[in-house]
Amino acid sequence: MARRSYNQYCGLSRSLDLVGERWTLLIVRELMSGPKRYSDLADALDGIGTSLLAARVKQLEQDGLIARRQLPRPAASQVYDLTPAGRELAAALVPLALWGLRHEFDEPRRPGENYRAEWTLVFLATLIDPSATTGLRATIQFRLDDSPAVLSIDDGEVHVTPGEADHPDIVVNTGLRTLAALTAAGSPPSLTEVSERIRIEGDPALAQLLLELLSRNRFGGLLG
Amino acid sequence: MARRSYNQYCGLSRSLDLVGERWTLLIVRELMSGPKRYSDLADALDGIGTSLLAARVKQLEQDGLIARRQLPRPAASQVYDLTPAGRELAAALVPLALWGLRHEFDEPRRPGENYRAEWTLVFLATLIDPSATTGLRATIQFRLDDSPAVLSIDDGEVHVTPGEADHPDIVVNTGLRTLAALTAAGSPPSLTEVSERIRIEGDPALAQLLLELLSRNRFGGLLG
DNA sequence: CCGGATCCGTAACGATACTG
DNA sequence: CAGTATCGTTACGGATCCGG
Repeated sequence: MARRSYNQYCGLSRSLDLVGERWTLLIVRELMSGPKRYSDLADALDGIGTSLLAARVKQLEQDGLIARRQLPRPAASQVYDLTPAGRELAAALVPLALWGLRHEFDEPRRPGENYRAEWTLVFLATLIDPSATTGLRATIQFRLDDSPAVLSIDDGEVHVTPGEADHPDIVVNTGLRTLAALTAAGSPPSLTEVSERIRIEGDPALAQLLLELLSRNRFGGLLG
Repeated sequence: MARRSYNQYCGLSRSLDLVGERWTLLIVRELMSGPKRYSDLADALDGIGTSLLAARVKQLEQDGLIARRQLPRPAASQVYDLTPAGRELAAALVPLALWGLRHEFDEPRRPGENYRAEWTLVFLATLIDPSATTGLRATIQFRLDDSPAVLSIDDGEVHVTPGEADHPDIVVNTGLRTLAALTAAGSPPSLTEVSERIRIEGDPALAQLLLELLSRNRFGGLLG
């Protein structure tokens, strides 16, 4: 059975031939916060049929965008992870995700709508200029609208993981809309300016640095 | 009939709820090279059903991403055009299009595959730093793998249109892969270096400037 | 000719049940 | 846990037709 294609010699068309089908890009997004098991994916992607998920990961693996890895014992389990090509794709999704974020500013979270902090945090984290974090090592616990995720900064490497950190340096408690607005701010606000909308527990110096990393980001004003 | 939604409070999911269905983003791409009539779209998007195209443009219009405009008389016709929100979306597609471009480098154009120069040129044109073109006014006729499109630079404004220009300042004859590689080059090559792969007729100074605009672009090495 | 609408066969998707 | 099998529903593709 041949794969459906737009049959156009065009970068966008070819991208969509590969990853334009339903759910595919959300699987990629899911793997941006670290390797995941099949059931992790099924759990996060509410509404996807298990059969369709299996077909998607198989296709993504064949296309070299994700890889299936066996976890070291005694985990006795396997995980899916992004390949370098998959990470490049993930980076290319950032502007599209931010565009969606800007356009949903006006309307709050809908009742019954699924939500995980890492879904947004993985994209906001890519805005941090890695070269601005050399020598820095910090574990930042976020709680966005009550959903927990961790931003880890380790000397130029920035990662996001779901859930709770063991010993976070600071804890940031805020809402998604506030956080997103921060990345578009341009100049970093002071802690007191945002104290009403962002509650931060822990080292104030690190907190202020975080505000600067997010607001004076790599893209400057390049994105809408 | 309710619209299908991923039901996730996430920028990427919301984007895909809006424009993730088949053909939708290609309609947006098509309008990046100027307003188009319904039949222009149907002609460019080979394989789309006329019924589906009508449904897509209607939905895009309802979502405020495109607008239907009546052409001044005696055209007696209507065109679709991007709204400001639609243009922001188009800008957000650039990295995805470039990602596809990079990953199709290895394989040439497939036999029977549709191709239009403006499909690629609209994305490459966004790489040009507008502030680097202040005071510049130039009409550049491209012929990429024999398909014609025009790049117009007018004092900070950069536009791409399909087809032939009336009085181009220079004519650039090259292939898509060469042109794409140029944007990833970093430092601009000299005219003699690329003379084998890019044939340029007209003012050499303008030609050299064009090479510089495309290679030292806005994103630097930010994109893979 | 342009700008669609209608109809119908096929492919993709969603939900549930089932299995190694 | 990591999928496969089945089946009803929705979306898409191609053709034809229709009003301005």
